[in-house]
Amino acid sequence: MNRLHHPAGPLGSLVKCFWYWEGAPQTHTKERLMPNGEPAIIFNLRNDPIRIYDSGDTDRYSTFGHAVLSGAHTRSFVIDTAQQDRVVGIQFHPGGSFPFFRMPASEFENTSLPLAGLWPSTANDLREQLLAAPNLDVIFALMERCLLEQLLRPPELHPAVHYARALFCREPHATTVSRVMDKTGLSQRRFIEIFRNQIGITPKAFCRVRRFQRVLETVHRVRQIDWTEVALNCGYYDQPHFIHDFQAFSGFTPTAYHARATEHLNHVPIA
DNA sequence: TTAAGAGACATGCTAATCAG
DNA sequence: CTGATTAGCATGTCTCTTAA
Repeated sequence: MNRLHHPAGPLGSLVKCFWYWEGAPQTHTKERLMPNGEPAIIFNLRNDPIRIYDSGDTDRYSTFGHAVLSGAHTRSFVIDTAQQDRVVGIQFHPGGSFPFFRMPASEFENTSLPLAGLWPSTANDLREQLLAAPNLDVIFALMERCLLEQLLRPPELHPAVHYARALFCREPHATTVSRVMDKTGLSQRRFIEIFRNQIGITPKAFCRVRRFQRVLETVHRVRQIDWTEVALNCGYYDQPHFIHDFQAFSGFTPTAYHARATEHLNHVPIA
């Protein structure tokens, strides 16, 4: 069973969705997650702690308790799916986790941290309540209320960051950092600092991740793919550059990714 | 024969650093 | 917080190898 919930009100601009997953254990035991520059919070409602594997060496892993904050990523990472058959999560918009934590979002770049360390008095309580919840509506309501209570800052991004994010998401291939920067009226120095502070990764890195995501969307559910055409349409200079970027982000060559891809374009089963 | 994938290298840009 | 500086990274261009 799989369900999404989209929040209204002030959370709407920060949270992309709340999601719930429950199902039989997967036949594969690991999944490689593609980077998309969006932070997330995940609760495992089973007893096993959450495991995240070293991106390069998938025999090494760290455990994170039952709830984890995953920061904005520019690299893929590997999770354990064997024990994750009942999981709820909060998928943020880029920069959406910023108002809920004391630290700048850049502290979470390419990392995951146990939520208990960040919300000491809240994380475990919330999980207990989620476990006791009678149905999904209550689960989503609990998470929504908890988030509202955890707001440490105004629930919006700096106007320059908001503007830049929108442009980078809409046309990652057709814009440059400096062009966007000029429009904001901030100095180069200041713009990069604020952007990284709130979104969690540098503007250029964000732009490249969004371009990569556009490729995944383009080839999603397409059988016969002309990779050169995809590369050019998505704004890559040529096929070699496209392949290089694709591997750096995903850990797969384009064809290897496509061979393994499922309906969840950011989750690729391995092993 | 064709397309995927890898790599070398020059040039310009970005991001981090440092001084004030 | 800002401006100047600069190392390192991304891009543009070309060439080469491998697999189908």
